[in-house]
Amino acid sequence: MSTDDTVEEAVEVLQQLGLKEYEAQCFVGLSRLSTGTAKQLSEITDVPRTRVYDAVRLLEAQGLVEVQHSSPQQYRAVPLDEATETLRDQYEARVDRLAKALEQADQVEPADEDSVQEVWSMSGTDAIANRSNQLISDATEEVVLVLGDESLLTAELIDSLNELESGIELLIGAVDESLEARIHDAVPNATTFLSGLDWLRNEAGTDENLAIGRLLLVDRSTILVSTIVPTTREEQAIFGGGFRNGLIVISRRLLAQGLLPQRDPHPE
Amino acid sequence: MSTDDTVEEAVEVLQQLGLKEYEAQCFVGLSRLSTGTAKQLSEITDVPRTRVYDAVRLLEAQGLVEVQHSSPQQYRAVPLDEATETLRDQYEARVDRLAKALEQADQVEPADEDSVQEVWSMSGTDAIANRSNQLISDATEEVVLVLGDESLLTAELIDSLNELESGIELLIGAVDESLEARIHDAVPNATTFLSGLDWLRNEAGTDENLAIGRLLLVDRSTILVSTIVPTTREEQAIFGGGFRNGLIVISRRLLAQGLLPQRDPHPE
DNA sequence: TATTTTGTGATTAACTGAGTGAAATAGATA
DNA sequence: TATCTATTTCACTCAGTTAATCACAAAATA
Repeated sequence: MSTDDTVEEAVEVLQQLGLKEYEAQCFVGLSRLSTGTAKQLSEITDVPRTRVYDAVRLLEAQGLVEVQHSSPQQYRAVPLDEATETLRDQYEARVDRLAKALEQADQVEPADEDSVQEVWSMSGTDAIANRSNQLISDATEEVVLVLGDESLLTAELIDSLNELESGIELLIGAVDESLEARIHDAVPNATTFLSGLDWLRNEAGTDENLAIGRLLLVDRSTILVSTIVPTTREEQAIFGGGFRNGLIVISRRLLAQGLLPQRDPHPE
Repeated sequence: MSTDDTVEEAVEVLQQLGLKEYEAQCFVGLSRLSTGTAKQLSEITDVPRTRVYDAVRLLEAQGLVEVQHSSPQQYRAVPLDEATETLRDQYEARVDRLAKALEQADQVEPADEDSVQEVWSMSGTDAIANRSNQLISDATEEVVLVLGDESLLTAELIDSLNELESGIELLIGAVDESLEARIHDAVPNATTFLSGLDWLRNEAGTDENLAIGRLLLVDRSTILVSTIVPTTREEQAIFGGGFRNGLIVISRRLLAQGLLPQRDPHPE
């Protein structure tokens, strides 16, 4: 990867973290310079010289650069670890404020707990992972999990699985041997198995650009299925809650199709 | 505090975290609703109904809401702890990418280590605190610290101070007795003292809207002085590095003015 | 003093997001 | 089935923000 690419990436990420383009470019420029003037900065970035001053001023206000008020002014980026620490502090403070505010905001409605058969969807690997872990932690009887991609076996997931009480049945499948082996090592309490997910592929039918991500069944009353768009790595999930016996149909079907290993069915 | 206020604050913080106004309002609205439709949402927020759809779609893509694709569509906010966890994951991933990219980006200049007498400035309590802690950790001989505000005595600062080797002289002053007592308890190795900062106030002279924040001297070669604008709580610091003997002048002056307690001066 | 460099401010252009209404779609009602 | 209503999508305007350029003042250098 060329320097230009990494610079470009750094600028992009900084913008995602809330900086303006000029600010991001100046910060990256200064990170490559031990110390620099507005002129030098404008030469190695494509920020017009006359705008460097404003950008740096804003960066200084955010605690990301230091300024030497001489003539010409000298600028210097705060060391990377200090910068990330500062950004982290800022972030933590915000999430904190958010949590406090949302907790205080009154519920506007008592919520009608109809909880009939519902299917919800959500996106984003992080969010789906968090939800999966939550569902697993809430399990009281049985967890059935199939992973379609190595990257989904995170430390948090392993923790959630290992923290389950030993009375809870734990069945974990994988798409290939190496992943199955890793799961077997990481989660000793689990019964692991190998499952080609051909059935799901066929079921999905038309669209070949979809890879199965995870499949999760908790206590026979909740199901989560996610797919991954291979090109973008974007993960999307559908999530069923509040099932009473509708899910049974699905899980039976899975069993019938040989996706899950045969075992004694629980009585309803 | 009224519900409206907390809602407003939540919306504001969410925007700082990168959401658009409509997205922020919809998320807060959904957090107050167990579940809701576009219509309900538009009623309790001031997002036009026709734009709720876009906003929710974007929120779904960020993993912050779930969607039930029925008619009418039902929306539901992800639980608060899951949401903050997801936001945190996002943030960590970004900082990670940033660090990797910046480390790879080539240095453009060898850096001329002239290190003459230089005075730099920086802003923001977080950034200044991080820098102070860093400077303290780097000390090899002596740390002199004066705190002008209770809020500056953070856990991180205490850690930095206590992690110093015992051979390093550690002198800490405070503006009032209660703060001095707290420091004395928190940092047993330190010699604490009380110092009215009248000298500095007088020196600052004209501007009465400035409160002294901290004053830090490390190894007689580095100095950091910060002030706090009482109205905005904004902290600004000037920071001198690379002093050889210029600093001696300053520290002598401080000693002469009685700011610091008298003690045996080190030989140069 | 003349000339270049440095810094500030004003101005314009491009873009993004908020706000509004029309059109298409789906559901319900007669 | 036809009609009407509610839901959803789409296209557009307006305003505020940010990027980009220019003109000019101040400072440093020769």
